Amino acid sequence: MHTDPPVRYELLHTCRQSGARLGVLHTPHGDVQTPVYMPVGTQAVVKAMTSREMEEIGTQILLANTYHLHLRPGDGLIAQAGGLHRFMAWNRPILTDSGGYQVFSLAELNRITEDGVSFRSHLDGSPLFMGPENAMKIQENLGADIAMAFDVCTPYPSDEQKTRADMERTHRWANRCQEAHTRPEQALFGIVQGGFYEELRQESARTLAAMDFPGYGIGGLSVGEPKELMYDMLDVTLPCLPEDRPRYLMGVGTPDCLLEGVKRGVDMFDCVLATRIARNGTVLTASGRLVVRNAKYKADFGPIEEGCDCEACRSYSRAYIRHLLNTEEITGARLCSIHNLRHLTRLMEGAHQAIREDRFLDYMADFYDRFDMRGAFNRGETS
RNA sequence: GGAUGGGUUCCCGAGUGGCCAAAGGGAGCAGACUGUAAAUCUGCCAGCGCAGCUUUCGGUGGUUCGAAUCCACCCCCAUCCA
Repeated sequence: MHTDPPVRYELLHTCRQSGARLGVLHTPHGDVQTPVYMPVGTQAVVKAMTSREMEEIGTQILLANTYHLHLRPGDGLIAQAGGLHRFMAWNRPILTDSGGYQVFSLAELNRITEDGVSFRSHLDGSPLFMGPENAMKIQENLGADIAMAFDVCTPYPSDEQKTRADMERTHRWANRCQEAHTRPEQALFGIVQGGFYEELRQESARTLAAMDFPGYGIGGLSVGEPKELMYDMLDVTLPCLPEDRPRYLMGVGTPDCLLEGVKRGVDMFDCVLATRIARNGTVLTASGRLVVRNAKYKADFGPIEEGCDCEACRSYSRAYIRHLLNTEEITGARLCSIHNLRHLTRLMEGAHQAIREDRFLDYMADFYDRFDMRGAFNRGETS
C-alpha cells in the first residue's frame, strides 16, 4: 500500500538572479513557506515565550530537542499528553532534533560506540544511552512532524580520518534510523556530515540522497569554523542533494549566514542565537548588532529598531528595555527575544519576496550595505 | 555627662606592623554568545606619561626603617547607663 509522504517539499520558484529557492513544505500541521528560520524551543518552549506569542511573531515551525525532553519531563509523559503539539499548545509544525548535537556539545559527558552514545545526564549525572533506535522511539513519542536522524557531529577542527569515521557512522546510523522509523505521519530527515573536507561532504550528501529521505539536514557546520569555510562546504554539498527535497542547515544562525545559506539553496535554518543573545541584552537590527544593555542607550527613547512591527518596537523604548535588562526584570529578556525572533522572521519574509521577484542578490547587497559586520559574530579568521 | 562597640576604596564588608591600591560580595562599565548543561560566561573597576610613580583606609599629630593596622587628642555613628 502506498501513502503520501507526511512531509513534502514543493519548489515554487528559483531566483533567476541567485539560485535561491522559494518553496512550501507541506506537513501534517500545515504548510511552511521556505526559506524559513525555525526558532529553537529545546525544552518544548522557546525560552521566555508563549506559544501564542510565537504565532504572533509569525513563526511557522518550531524546533524541540529529543535529548532534553527525554530527560525531562520524559517522552512518555509527552506522549501521554497527546504529543508535543498538545503539550505545548502549538498547532503549527514542529521538528525535533535527534540529540546528535548533544553528543557534540556534551562531549565530556559521553562515550560513543558503534551502538550509540553512553551519556551522563547533564542534570544529575545518571547514566543514559542513546542510539539510533531509541532516538527514533523517543522522537515518535514526542510526535513532531519532522524527526531528525541520530548523527555524529564532528568537532572543528578534526583530521580527515576521524571525520570520515564519524561520517560513515552517521550513514550507518541514518540507515538504522530509517529501519526503526515506524510512524507514517512523521517524516525522518537524514543528516549530512563530512566536516570540512569537500570530498567527504559530497560523499555524504550523495550517500544520503540515495537513501531517499524526505529532507536533509546539513550538520557539522557552524561549529567554530570561519564563515567562509562554512560557505565553501555549502557550495559543494548542496548540488549533491536532490532538488525536490528540503535542505536544512542545522544551527545557523546569524542574519548574514542565513542569507548566505538561502543564496546557496538552503530552505530551513534553526538557531539559538537570536533568543540567547536576547536574554543577554543584545538585539539584532538592520544596521547590525545592538547591545541595548549598554549605557549609551540609557536615555534613548526610540524603539530598538525603527520600522520594526514587533511588540517591543511598537510599544517600548531602548531606554525602557535597557532598564528592564539592568534590573533583571524578565520582561526585558522577553521583549528582546520577541524582537530578535521577529527580526529574523521578517528577514526571511523579505527573502521570499525577493526570490519571487528574482532579485535576491539585490536583497543581500542591500542587507550588507546596512548591516555593520563588526561584531557580527565572526568566527575564526576573517577572510 | 559616663560605658562599650564602631568609622576601610561608589555601597556592603574582610583586613589588626611589611607579602595592601587593600579579600569577598554588590552596584557600575565593557566583551562573548550560531542543531541551548546559558535570564549564562569573561574581563575591567583610585589616578597617571602604568616594568614605575602619585594620592587612599574619619581628622590631626606621634612611634617605627616601614602604619588601614600601634599611641595621643579631636570629630562623627550605634547601643546602653545617667
